[in-house]
Amino acid sequence: MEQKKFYITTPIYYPSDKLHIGHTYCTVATDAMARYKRLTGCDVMFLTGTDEHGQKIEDKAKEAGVTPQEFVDRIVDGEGGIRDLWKLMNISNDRFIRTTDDYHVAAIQKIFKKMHDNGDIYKGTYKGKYCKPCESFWTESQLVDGKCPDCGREVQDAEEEAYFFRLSKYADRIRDLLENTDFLQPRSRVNEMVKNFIDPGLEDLCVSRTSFTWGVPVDFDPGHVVYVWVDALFNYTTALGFLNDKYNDYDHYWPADYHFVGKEIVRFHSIIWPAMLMSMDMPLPKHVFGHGWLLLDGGKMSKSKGNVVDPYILAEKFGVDALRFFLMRTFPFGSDGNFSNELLIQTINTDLANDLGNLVSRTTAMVGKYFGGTLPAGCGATDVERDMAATVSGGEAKGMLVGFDAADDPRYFDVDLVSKAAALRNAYENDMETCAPHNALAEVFKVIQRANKYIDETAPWALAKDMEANGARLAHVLYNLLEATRICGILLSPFMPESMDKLFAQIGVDETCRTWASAAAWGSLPETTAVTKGENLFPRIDMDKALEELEQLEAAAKKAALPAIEIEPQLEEQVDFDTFCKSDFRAVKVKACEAVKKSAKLLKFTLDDGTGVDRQILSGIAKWYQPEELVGKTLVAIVNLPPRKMMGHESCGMLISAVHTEKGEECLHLLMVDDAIPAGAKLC
RNA sequence: CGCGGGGUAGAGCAGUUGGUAGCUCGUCGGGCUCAUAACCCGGAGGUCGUAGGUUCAAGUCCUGCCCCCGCAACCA
Repeated sequence: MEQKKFYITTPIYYPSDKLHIGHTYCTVATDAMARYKRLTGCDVMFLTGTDEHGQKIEDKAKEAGVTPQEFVDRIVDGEGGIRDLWKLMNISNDRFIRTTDDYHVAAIQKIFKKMHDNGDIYKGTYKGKYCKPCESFWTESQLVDGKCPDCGREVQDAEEEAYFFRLSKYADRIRDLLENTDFLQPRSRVNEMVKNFIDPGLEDLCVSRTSFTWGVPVDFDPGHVVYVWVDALFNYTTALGFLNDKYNDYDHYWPADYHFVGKEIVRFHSIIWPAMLMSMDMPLPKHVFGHGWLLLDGGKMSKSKGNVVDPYILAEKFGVDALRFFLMRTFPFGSDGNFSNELLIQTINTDLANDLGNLVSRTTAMVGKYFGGTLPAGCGATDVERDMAATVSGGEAKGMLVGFDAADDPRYFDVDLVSKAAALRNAYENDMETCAPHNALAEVFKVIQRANKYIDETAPWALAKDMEANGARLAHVLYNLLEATRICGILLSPFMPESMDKLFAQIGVDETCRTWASAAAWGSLPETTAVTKGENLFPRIDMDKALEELEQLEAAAKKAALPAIEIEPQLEEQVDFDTFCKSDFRAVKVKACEAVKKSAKLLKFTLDDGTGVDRQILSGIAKWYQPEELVGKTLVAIVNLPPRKMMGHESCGMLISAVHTEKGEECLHLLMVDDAIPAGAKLC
């Protein structure tokens, strides 16, 4: 029988900044799915990578004073970079693509040419708004109050020559794909796409730019670089070897089974991507799944809000597997979820420590205590149990629990546990196949809870009081617990690979009974396997203490991330000499200085400006200076600004200060000059 | 009428194809002592935003209204 293949991808991430918990969420989900598919015996290809071109990277690199390539190299391959993060999170990707890889760049040029040759890419004019100082193009909708979103200045109409892709041509086919197939999941995303983008009419898409250079050059038209769409989306195929020699399993793995993407890029993956594939006459991916966002305090995580969550800190503090588990267990995969440290710790304590960890702990302890770590032969699954488990896991009706009555036959408990454990794999499989890992995990934990309850029901410690009479029964009870734990362990391994290895070692599960098949075969575990009580798999976490420590760590990380000293970038716009000369700067001496009542910021200065008449200036520098320390100082002020009222006082001019930012904190120094300079001396 | 998502116990959330409203935390009481002060059982607490409608039956379908939150060309 031919092995079923499964190709799954994450988005390629944009390395303009460090990745956060949201990226980790997506990648962990993809990893869990990939590991699950491998477990079931599929031939899996799991791809992730980085999308490294574009204006923003170019700008960031310039700001950092390095080349764009150096910039992305550092974020992708550098210490604490993206590859490191995935290594830390135990991501099992088979390949990692960077859009700056030679083979990808060459393939993109071929793809662009091909679409151009078949008439789907044509040359046109890109109309937009242009901000001259920023040298940036903006669309109407990007503008903030009609002005440049970067610098806030006026923009002008402008045109740029560009290539366009005939997206409009494929509108009908895309609509059909979205509405009449299960291509886009979850279903709720279909409406969003159709109503927002297809119904109003698809416009052709700008696919090249001339306003920046950091991209794949259009080889037949110098000056143009391929814009993100073609460059980034085709990574899913070039990484398999499409139009390049680096790899050659395009024919084997394409089309992809799943693209996992965040909901904000669903549009590109469900409309633009299939349209481009149609243009190239290539098969379409089978599914795009748009997962939800992790919200913080009910709002979006964003760098500007400063509320991003650092996966490094969490993984280090609580363990990689605990973090992976939490992400997949807590939030319904298709919708948004509220992230919080409290919830993380609570989930770890409840599910991992109290339920799973404790189950393993008490079971292994009893096998050790009562049987020296090895159960006697003959304690394993009975024929009845095997049959029943086989029936249940075969998907047949569950309720056929043979005639045991809880009241007079303890075997009732066995039957209940066995049937639930045996039925688990099917339920889990259904959930995983419908991309509902949160439900799959909930199913597993129902069985774990059932097992804990089974211990109470069977009371092994009571049985142990008379080993001669109850030894066999006790052994069977403990075997059942090991077996239930083993099955849960197998199904949890895609989510917590390392911890499950440890768990298997403790309950004596070797490679042969860690398989997918054995997860549905009750009684797979050898009866006399060696059980050892090891270290706690998942220690309980002290909530208050951990929260406090986290807060400190996060604060420290935040501070460390800030640049030591930051200065305002210099203006590129020039000022003509005459305009400059109109500014009248003078040396002034402080005769008196006092804080303005009811104002946190303002100081009121009485100044000698050499005219013989006192000048009053208000300045918002109370945060940095005590009024008395400034009396007698010689400062610099511009004196021909129009007077302005502040907090009821008139301010005639402005004192000049030097400002910069240190570790994110604003710093200010008044310009103080030599006291030998007389009041009123002009600065020029 | 721009589009979409949401309003379910004190808090945070689940609720597939309509059929006795669940989970975690908290709270109250009980049990057990194998175990990571963990585990098990039980109680209290919800007219499932609101007003109508379809139905033998609606949190679940339809309509109106009221709140909250995202999105509107590339932050998962």
